[in-house]
Amino acid sequence: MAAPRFGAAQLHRNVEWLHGLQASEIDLILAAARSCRFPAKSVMTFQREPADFLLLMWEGRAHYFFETPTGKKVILMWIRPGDVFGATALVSAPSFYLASTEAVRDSIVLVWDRSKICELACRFPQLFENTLLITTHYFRWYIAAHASLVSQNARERLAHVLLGLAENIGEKVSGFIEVDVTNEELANSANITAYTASRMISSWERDGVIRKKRGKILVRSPKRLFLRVAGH
Amino acid sequence: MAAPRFGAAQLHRNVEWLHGLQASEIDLILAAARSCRFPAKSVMTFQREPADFLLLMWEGRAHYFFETPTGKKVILMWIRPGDVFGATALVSAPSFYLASTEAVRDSIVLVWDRSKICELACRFPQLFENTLLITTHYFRWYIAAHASLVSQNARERLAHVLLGLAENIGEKVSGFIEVDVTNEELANSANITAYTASRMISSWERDGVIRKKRGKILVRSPKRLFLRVAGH
DNA sequence: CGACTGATTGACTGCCCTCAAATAGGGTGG
DNA sequence: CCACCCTATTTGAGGGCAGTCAATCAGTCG
Repeated sequence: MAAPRFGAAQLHRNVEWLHGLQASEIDLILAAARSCRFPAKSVMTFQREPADFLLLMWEGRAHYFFETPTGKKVILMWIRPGDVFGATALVSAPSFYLASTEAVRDSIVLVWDRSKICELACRFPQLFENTLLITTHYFRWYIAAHASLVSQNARERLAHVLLGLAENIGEKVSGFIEVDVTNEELANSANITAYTASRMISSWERDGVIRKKRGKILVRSPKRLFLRVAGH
Repeated sequence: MAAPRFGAAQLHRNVEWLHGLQASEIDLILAAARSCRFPAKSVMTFQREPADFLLLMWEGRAHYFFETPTGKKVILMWIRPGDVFGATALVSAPSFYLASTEAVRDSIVLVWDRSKICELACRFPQLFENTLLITTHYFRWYIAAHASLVSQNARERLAHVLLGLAENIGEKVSGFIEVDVTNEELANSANITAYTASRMISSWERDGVIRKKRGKILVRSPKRLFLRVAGH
C-alpha cells in the first residue's frame, strides 16, 4: 500500500486551517481532496462565479485580485503554501467567489468539492472555527490596506508593498533581497500607475537603496528604504 | 414568571446570525446575554482592545470606524438592528477587535462574554457557520469599497455613499427621503474632505436633486442623483 | 535578428486637498 | 423673546500629487 501523496506527514509547515485537528483527521480531510496543477499566470478561481471548490495552496504562489468596472486590476493578498483560498465554498448557502485568484508561479493546489468540504466541516466544526480565524487575518490586512489607501501617498504605499514582498517572498542573494515582481504588479498592489511606480523605483535606485532588473528588484536594505520614505 | 425581555418571540426581524436555530435554542442563547444601553456618539468597542465581548444590535444604529495614524477618521459599514458585531470574540484564541464601533443613535445592545459565547458556539456550531456567512457580506462590502476608492472620483464616491444611506437608513418624508447625516460623516464615509463634500452637495442642491439642512439631507430622487453623477 | 513585453522619461493637466475666513442654524440661559 | 455660543457649513484662492499620453529605450526569447 503506497503512502498517500498528501497527508499529515507531508505537511512541511503548519497549515493554520487544519490547526487543532488530529493527524488521522487531517489525513482523512486531505484524502478527500484531489491535487491540481496551475501554471503561472493562470486564473484559478473567478470572482462572481459559483464557489464550488475550496482550495489549499500546496506548492507555489498566487494572489487574490479583482478588476474594477473600469478595467483596472487590483492585487490583494498573496497566497502562500499552506494557505486556503476560495473558503466562500464553506458557507452552506451556495454562493459566489468574492475575488479572483491567480497563480503567480506554477502551483500545486489541493481542491475539495463544495459538498464534500461542507460535509467534512460539519463533522469537524474546528474547520469552521479555523476558517473564521483566517478571515480575521484577512480583515486585518484589509483594514491596513484601507488605511494605507486613504492616509498614505503613492510613495509610501509603494514602499510598504515592496517591503512586505521582500519580507514574505523575497530570497536572500549575495547581500540583497531579491523580489520577483514587475513594476506593473507593484503598481497594481499599491494602487498607483506603473509610470509612477517606475519613477519612484528609479529614484530609490539612484539613492542606492535598491537595484532594478527586468522583472525583479534587489532590495539592499529594507531598513534604509523604510527610513527614506518615512523621512520624506 | 415574567416573559424574557429578549427572546425568540421578541425578534422583530430575521437575525441572520441566528438563522437555522430552533426558537428554544435562540431563547437559550439570548438568555445568556445581558442588555446594555449606549448613548449616541459613544464608542462601544475599541480597535486593538481585547475582543472580550460579542454584541448584537437590538435597537438603534451604529457604524464601524477606525482612525488612521494621521488622525483621519474612516467610517466603514453601518450596523443595524439584528446585526452582530465584535464577532472577533468568537475565535478561540483570545484576540483583539479589528475596528472600533460607535453608536450613532441611542442604542440597545445585547452583550455576551467571550467565554460564554465560545461555549455556546461549540454547542451550536451553526453559530460558527452563520458568522462565517456574515463575514462574506463584510468582504463583499470591503471589495466594493476598495474598488470604489481606486476607480471612482470623489463625486462618484460621495453619491454612492449618499445613495446607500438613503436606501438603508433614509426615511420617507413628504416626497423626500430624509437622511440623518452630517457633511463630515458623509465625507469620512466617502474618504473625501468635508470641504469637497460641501461643494458637491451644494452643486446637487443647485440642480434641485437634493435639499440640504443642518445635519441632514433630503434626497428628492435617488435615480436623478445617480444619473447626474453617472452622466459626468 | 526581429518581436514582444517591461521599463523609462518628459510634458502637461486636473482633481482634490489645504488653509483662511465668513456665514448660518439651533439650542440655551437670562 | 432675545442675545449668545457652539457647531455645521460655505466659499474662495492656491498648490501639489499623481494620473494621462506619447515616445523611446532595453531585456529576453524565439
